[in-house]
Amino acid sequence: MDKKQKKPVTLADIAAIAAVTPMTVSRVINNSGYVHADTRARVLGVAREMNYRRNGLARGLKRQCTETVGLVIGDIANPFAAELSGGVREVLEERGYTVFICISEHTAKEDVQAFDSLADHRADGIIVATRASKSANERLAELIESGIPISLIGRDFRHPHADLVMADNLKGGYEATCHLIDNGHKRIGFIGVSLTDGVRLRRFQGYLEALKDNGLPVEDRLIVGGREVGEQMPGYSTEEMGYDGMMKLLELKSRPTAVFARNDFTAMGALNAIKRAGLRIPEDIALVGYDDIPLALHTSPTLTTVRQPTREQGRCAAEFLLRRIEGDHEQPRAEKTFDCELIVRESTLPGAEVVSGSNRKRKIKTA
Amino acid sequence: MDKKQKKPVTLADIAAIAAVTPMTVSRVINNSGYVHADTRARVLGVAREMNYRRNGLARGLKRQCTETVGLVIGDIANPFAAELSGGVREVLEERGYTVFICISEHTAKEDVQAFDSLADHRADGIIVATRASKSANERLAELIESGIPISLIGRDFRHPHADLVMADNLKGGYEATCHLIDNGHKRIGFIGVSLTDGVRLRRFQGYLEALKDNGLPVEDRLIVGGREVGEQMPGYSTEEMGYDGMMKLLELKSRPTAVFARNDFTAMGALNAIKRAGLRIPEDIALVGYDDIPLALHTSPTLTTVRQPTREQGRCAAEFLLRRIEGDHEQPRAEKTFDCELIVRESTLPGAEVVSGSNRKRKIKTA
DNA sequence: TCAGGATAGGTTAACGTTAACAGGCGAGGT
DNA sequence: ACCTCGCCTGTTAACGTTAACCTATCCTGA
Repeated sequence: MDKKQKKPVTLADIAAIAAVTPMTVSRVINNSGYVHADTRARVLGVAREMNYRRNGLARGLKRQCTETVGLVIGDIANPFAAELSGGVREVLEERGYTVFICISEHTAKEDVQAFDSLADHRADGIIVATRASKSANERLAELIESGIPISLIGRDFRHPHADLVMADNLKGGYEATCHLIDNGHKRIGFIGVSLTDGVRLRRFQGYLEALKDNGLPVEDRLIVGGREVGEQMPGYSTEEMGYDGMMKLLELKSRPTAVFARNDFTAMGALNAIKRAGLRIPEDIALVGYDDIPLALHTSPTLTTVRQPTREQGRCAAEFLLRRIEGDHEQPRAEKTFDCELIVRESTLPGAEVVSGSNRKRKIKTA
Repeated sequence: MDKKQKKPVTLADIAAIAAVTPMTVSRVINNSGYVHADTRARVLGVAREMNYRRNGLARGLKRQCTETVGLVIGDIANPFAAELSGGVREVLEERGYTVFICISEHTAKEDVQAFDSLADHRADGIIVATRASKSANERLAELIESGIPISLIGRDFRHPHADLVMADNLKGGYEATCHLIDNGHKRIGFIGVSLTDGVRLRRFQGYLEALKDNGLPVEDRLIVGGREVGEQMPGYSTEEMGYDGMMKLLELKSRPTAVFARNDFTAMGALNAIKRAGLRIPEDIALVGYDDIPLALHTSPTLTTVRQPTREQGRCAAEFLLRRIEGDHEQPRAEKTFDCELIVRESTLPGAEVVSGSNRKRKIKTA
């Protein structure tokens, strides 16, 4: 009687014991159709006793939907990913969907793998928040073509039948850089990208444009930390890139008076390199980060940074996806760009906003 | 002809066009059995042209396995979660399994939801790395009872048929505290737990034991940051707890000379509170964190902390799970405890290890 | 009295895939 | 000539669930 692998309980098993047909059990489990109260109670009792769990495979197969959505992110271990997935989950779980997360640490191969897994397992839709790449984009296009609802977050890829949500990082980078220029800086470094592969990083483009619009030259030596250091590295360790990059900038005979880091972790690394060199922030070197991670408020000095409404982007992408799942899968693209916000703190302006630990709004209110 | 939702291509569709039976197509797709080279090529051609994706639901239903494993974590946005999932994925993806991650932000309800989703979708096994709770443990027991392979990481729950992997955080906490005591500290604070609910946090127990073994009293006022502040908060924001907790300790008439924080984020918050108060680390207050996140190396001063082999725990849990999936689902429990390592840096010992950005080993070598 | 609706439950046939079995055909051995 | 074995393909019947349809009561109101 004791087989090695015990078989899961099925509707038929319950039906046999409760002396009804599987269909009736199904009706009880799903609370649909008419079932007599007595019958319902009896069936429910048996189901509970036998520890029944419905079979999502069979269910999905028959109903042609799984009530499941996939979220593809790189770089977990990053407040950004956490906020994003939080927003996505908020919206979807309220509507009865389960969110499964697939991680692709920023390689195109893993991206494609993640898409395929989700498509194969018939997720009702996919939200993609990884960086674009040629091969992954092609596969994405195939999936869209074959009718799977897809919603993109901050991904540089457009398709007539995939929704798109992003933050205006170009403007964010532009404003951060302008802020430094406004404070009198003329030699501003950038950490976290190389000139050649930086064309895709919008915040870097914003940096370049701000320099140009203000008649400042772009100096190659002031741009450090490109691919060789870690285009592929997990995000939470980009602070190493910031530390190393800053060290390089400090070794220049004429070093920059201000630095813009690609994200707050990178900025944090730079910050510590500056302090270790015995220099003051912002008097000797001003510093701007990007993302406004919680920690940015608790460094000393506190970090000037650019905040993007991450949670809202997640919510929005989820809402777009829902509309597509529950409506026409091939409806025209919805697109929304969120504005970023420059948060000025002590690392660029002595005596700027200093906020103690807990009086900081954490959740963006529901729309 | 253009329906609103296009139907996915099936084996039968391909079979019709390639003039074979679905079974033959199945053989081609799965590379199993005998198929003539010409037939294979023809079928493959049609499949590619029609953009076929196999239906994992039907496949799983028929084969009684999905080649899918669920990983339940709280607290994404934490290097710990990232390393853990990295280890898990390394092992499982190499063996052809897809890892789906479910997030449960440390509430029992979400835990149970995650378990249910994964069980319903017939994941072949589940790895659980969230904190234990009564209701979640009960559901877990039910799932184990019904034959789903389960592997636990750092979860205070034992079951004869579920594997268990953990780090010896009791010893870690003990050693961290002893390190402070060895350096002459007699009044040592703890941030991140309240006396009442702290009984489950092993590293806190280690702290208590170390005090006791060294004849030092436990002072309630030195233990701050319990449930009221944020037992439920996302981990990446526990630095707020550190900041607020430290502020509380600083307000005491006789403040501690050393502080042990429940994790590095908390320590980071504490560190900034101390600096903002104009005190020196470690001269005025020594500080120890826990987890050795990458950032711990780049604060000033660098942070003394306890490192647990996170990636290896993930790998180990995955290996245990595989053994269970591919063997007897009800084999006896495997259990492994990993040792932690105290990393002494400047925050407790002036002039201790200072390491520059990149010469630090990142990946633990494959066994 | 009887049409018509609400209630209760059974029957059938899929959803897409594949394990198991059943040929058929040709080559090689005896 | 016969048997065997390797190759190639087809047939059948599930896997567990549910949509769609059907039957049989019972009640209500005209």
